[in-house]
Amino acid sequence: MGRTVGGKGASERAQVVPLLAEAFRENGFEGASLSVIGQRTGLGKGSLYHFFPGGKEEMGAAVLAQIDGWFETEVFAPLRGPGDPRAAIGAMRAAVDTYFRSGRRVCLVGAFALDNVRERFPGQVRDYFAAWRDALAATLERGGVAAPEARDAAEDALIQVQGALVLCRALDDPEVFAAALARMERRLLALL
Amino acid sequence: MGRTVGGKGASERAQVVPLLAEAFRENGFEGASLSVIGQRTGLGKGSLYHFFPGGKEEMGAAVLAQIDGWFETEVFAPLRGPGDPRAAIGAMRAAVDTYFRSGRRVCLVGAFALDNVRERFPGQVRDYFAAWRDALAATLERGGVAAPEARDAAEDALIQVQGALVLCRALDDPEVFAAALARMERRLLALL
DNA sequence: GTACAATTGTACCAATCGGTACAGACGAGC
DNA sequence: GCTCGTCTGTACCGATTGGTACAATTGTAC
Repeated sequence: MGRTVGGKGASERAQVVPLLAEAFRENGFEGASLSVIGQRTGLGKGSLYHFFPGGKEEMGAAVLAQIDGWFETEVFAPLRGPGDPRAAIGAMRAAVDTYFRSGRRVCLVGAFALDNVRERFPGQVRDYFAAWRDALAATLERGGVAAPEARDAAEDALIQVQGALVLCRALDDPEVFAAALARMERRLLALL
Repeated sequence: MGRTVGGKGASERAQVVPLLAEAFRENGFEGASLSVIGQRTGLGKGSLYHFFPGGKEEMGAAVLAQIDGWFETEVFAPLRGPGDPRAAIGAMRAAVDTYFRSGRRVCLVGAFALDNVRERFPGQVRDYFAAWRDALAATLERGGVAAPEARDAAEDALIQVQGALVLCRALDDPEVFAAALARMERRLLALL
């Protein structure tokens, strides 16, 4: 066991998860059948069920966990961390823009929230947004904003991101996402 | 033909569409199988395919058309119409709050936009949001706002609604939707 | 090179998918 | 009361679904 380097064994669980995420993003949870997952990941059912004995359910949970992990280290932690609030907000905006590929990529957690898939991963969906909101609120408080206002503004920022992703896709206009991110940053900075 | 009143014939196409909408809302397009549609509408496959020979595709299109029709008469037209802009915006906020049941109901068009189902109804999804945005922008222009700013503010308002629906469901907190609607109205009125 | 565990392809399963066919029940108009 | 078009339940279709079982392959440690 341990790290199997090179050869076919190169496909470790951790390397498969991002491919799974993309499959879910592009087809939804229900729409991502095992056959499309197989194509997208290049793995057969044998390997898939070897890495994820729990089937699609476990795949979905693993994807959500990976997304949450990425945001935790790349977005949430810097927000909480002891840096300049204004810089932290700028960094968040940049990270979000990169992650969502300027609106061309969908937020899987948001999509799960709208779908009834939410009921399968209630905790993970809720925690993702709650953690983001609280981290951003902490940044604002660090910048001198009162707690209730900070919380409200943080919620507003998340709404801006999620709504922009919806509208951006619906109108098929990347400009919408860029404008929304700019608006979000401007409003947050205006509080500091 | 014509209106068949009473009896089993009471189930006209128009009466079925809202039930279909609810089935799609609660399960997504792919998740709403013919069996759950049958349960939700109380109609068997025979009736379903009698009213919608095109199958699920036609059902989806009919639902989107009905939603668009409702918003056209209840929201878009009043926004365009010759009334007081401030009153029109207040009416829009009230209509939206009612329609989405204070956030407990999902926007099907938004859900379709995130899902890949969007590719099946590209025009209808796009037109719904474009019509809303343009109608709201017209209201603002009527109130003296310059065209580019009006368009931006209108987009911001739609983003607020869609984002709030996502976050409201994810956090399972109706308060989020109410706060977002209030914020939206306040920002729009501040421009007039 | 042999042994052993990690990995993988394939065959198979019952259940369900969306869709079709069609016979019969039903109502309204005469 | 007969007829005709509307409406509906049921049986059935091939395809695909998520999932299981298992034998074969693979890479590696010894």
